[in-house]
Amino acid sequence: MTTRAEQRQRTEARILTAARRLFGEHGYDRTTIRAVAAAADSDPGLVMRYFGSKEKLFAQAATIPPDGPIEGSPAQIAELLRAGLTQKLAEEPAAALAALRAMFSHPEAAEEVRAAMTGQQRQVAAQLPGEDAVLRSGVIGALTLGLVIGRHLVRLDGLDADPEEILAIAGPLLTALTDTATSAD
Amino acid sequence: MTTRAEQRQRTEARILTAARRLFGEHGYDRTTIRAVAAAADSDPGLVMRYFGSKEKLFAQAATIPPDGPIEGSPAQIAELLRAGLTQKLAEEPAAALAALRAMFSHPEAAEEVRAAMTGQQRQVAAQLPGEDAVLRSGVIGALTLGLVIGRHLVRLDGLDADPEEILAIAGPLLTALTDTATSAD
DNA sequence: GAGCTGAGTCAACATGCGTAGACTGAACGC
DNA sequence: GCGTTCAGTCTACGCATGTTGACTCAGCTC
Repeated sequence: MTTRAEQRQRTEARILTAARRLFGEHGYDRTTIRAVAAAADSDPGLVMRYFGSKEKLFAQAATIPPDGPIEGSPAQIAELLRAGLTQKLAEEPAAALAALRAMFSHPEAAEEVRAAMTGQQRQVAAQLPGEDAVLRSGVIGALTLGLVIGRHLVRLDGLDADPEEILAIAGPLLTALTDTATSAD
Repeated sequence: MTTRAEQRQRTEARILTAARRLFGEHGYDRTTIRAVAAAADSDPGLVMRYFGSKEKLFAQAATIPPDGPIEGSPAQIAELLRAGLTQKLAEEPAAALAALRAMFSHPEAAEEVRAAMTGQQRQVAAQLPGEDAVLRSGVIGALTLGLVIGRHLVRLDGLDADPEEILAIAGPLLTALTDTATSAD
């Protein structure tokens, strides 16, 4: 016996999970409401009734959970960045992957990702010394983006290694980027 | 007075240029044959007659010109990588951007990019010393990918700087990645 | 100059999509 | 128990898309 509320919650969750997976695998345009409904053992009409529109379904499925605050000395910041990167490499954050894959063809998704990234970058840039802090935080963002995309989306050669192995190579780069050891300031 | 061959070549080129731009701006699915034809001051039917299908048009528009061979000592390799990166940051390689943007929703485009990237990575990995050469070349690829995407496609904070400024930060990272100074080998 | 070829235009097609609305039956409140 | 609500299903609409084929007319071959 299942109450109506339970049932509702269950199928809504099933739809959301299916949506995240399909958006993450095929992007926004190639993911159809019909396909999501089928994958969730449900019905297109129901998806519409629960989420309003494909756009709103995507917005709910691809909302990127914010990382914790990043603050402290450059060394501490580097450590936090390494921890965040390890996590992003180890798991497959379905919502983030959906947003990432969609961002290149779907402006709304691009905004979601840009907001999530620049939020972090600004925090980092504000606490790094040196005139080129913004540029440095940009390169940090690019490196992170490249690694996550390269591992989860493009599956670049060599990036299928254990996260710790990748961090053994990429970690020192983050340290180098947070340390002020380059040009005059 | 224009000969038929000239005319043909001219509109074909116009279509290809428009296609590259639109594919690069909006991705594969959101670029319509009709839009390409309109941008090229031409006609959808003509586009079909000249290129056969949207798929073939894309294949011609998004073929990535190969970089030169990469070989030499680690230091020389780093130098070649820096030169390649500078170029990729300075210009906006329309064909490559089209392939890059499309690759996240279009498997054929993904193959094109992966082929172009792993080709280079293999060259690099084969000439770097150390057991983790493949992983290192993967991180090099990720960094390059992240910077190009971050600058041209996502427009990350800070990456709108002059290419030389970016290379002042990212160049040393490439050197670090080609030098064997990490774990035992 | 006659006949042919191919560049360019236009209208139509089949398909797949997001979405809307009617319908059914079981859980719910009283 | 009875009327209401709401999860779930099915059908259909309107639209945009890739693609096709017929048509026109200027350049080409002989």
